[in-house]
Amino acid sequence: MPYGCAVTKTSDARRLRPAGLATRTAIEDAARALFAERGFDGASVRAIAAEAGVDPALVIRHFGSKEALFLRTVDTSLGIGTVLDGPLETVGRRLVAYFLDPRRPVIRQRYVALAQAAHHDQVREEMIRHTAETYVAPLAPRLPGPHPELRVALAVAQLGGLLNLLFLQRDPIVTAAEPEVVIATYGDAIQRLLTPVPTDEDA
Amino acid sequence: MPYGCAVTKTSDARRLRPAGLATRTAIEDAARALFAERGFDGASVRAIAAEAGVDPALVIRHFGSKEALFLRTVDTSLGIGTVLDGPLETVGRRLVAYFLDPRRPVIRQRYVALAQAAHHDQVREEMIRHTAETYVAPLAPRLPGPHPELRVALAVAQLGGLLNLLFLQRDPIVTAAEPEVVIATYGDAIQRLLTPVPTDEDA
DNA sequence: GTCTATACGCGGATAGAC
DNA sequence: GTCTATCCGCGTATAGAC
Repeated sequence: MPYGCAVTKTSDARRLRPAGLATRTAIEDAARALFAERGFDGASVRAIAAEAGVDPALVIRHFGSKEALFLRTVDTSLGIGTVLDGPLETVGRRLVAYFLDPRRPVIRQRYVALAQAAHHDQVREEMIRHTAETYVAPLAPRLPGPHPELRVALAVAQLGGLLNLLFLQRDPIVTAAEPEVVIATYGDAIQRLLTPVPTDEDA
Repeated sequence: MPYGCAVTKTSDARRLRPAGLATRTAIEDAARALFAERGFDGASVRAIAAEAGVDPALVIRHFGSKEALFLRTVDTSLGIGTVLDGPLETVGRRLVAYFLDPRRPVIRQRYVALAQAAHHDQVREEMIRHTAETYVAPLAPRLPGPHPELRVALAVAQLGGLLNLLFLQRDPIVTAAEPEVVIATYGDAIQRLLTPVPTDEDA
């Protein structure tokens, strides 16, 4: 909690009552932590309020709804960063490698929280918007061949399928596999959507 | 999975009070209908009980939990049938075509219900088991190359990614696309996981 | 304006009387 | 076996104290 109001151990900040606008940031910090830790369904409004040291009604009063609080606190982007900037021919493997990197546990947490909240309309629309903005817009103009937007959207869908199996379903076969094999195999399948193999028998 | 108990169509069974063991089947029929219609979260135990014409407490008393009722009534298989039996070289496109077939709206309903219930451990394990039994077991022995089980599991993940984007996220780009294009493009990407080199070595 | 207290209507699940 | 009554937790709303 970097936004402490001149208090020593911020972890025990739930005891004192922060005044003024500091409660907003206290709620936001607690929401960020609990959404990441327990997911959307697992983090109740009451638990967030308790962690922030405020009344549960304040959470709704300040943010309108749990869904709005989620959208305001949790970064819907998964921090893809500069992965798409490199050469187009290897972007498939780089994408998979990015999400499989064990030094990025936040990605796993965010994905689980997002997937759990996806049945709320505003969150769903935000994910669609994010896909269009982060992946389709920068990548589609660089793609050769027909239907570039569709193919980027399908590549994102394919990427989501892997995250789903790994982080939500936790399939033992894929979980136990060596990451390099998954990166090469699955990355090349994604690559096929973006830069189809230059054989001439595609119709 | 739907083991019929020699009962006719009990759609109007909500009016009369079934006695004895008939209540079980009434609850099961109502659960099947409502889970398909509204999904796991949308179909409450109280609504299922009302549809079946019984007390809500009976539902839990007979089946133990909502999750157990779901597992007993909803067919966790998506009815893949004989799609995997054909030639290995085109199974990718056939899989996508099967799930995109507009004459199969039940598939869409079942997938939505399953995905919504996937955060329950027993449902999650059932999905893992189903993947292993329905896809990995029959397909992996037929695959050339290394890591056949992993590659089938990844293909299932990829398929799930498409269903997710289509049925849950309802991405406008993919939804608006022509089905034949999606079948060919995405099917070939799946195919790459199963038979890696498309032109060179034929089985 | 900010916060507290209380409460409504939902959800799944349980105990115990008929 | 069936139902009545109830419990606890959820998201949310509101009246009113500071």
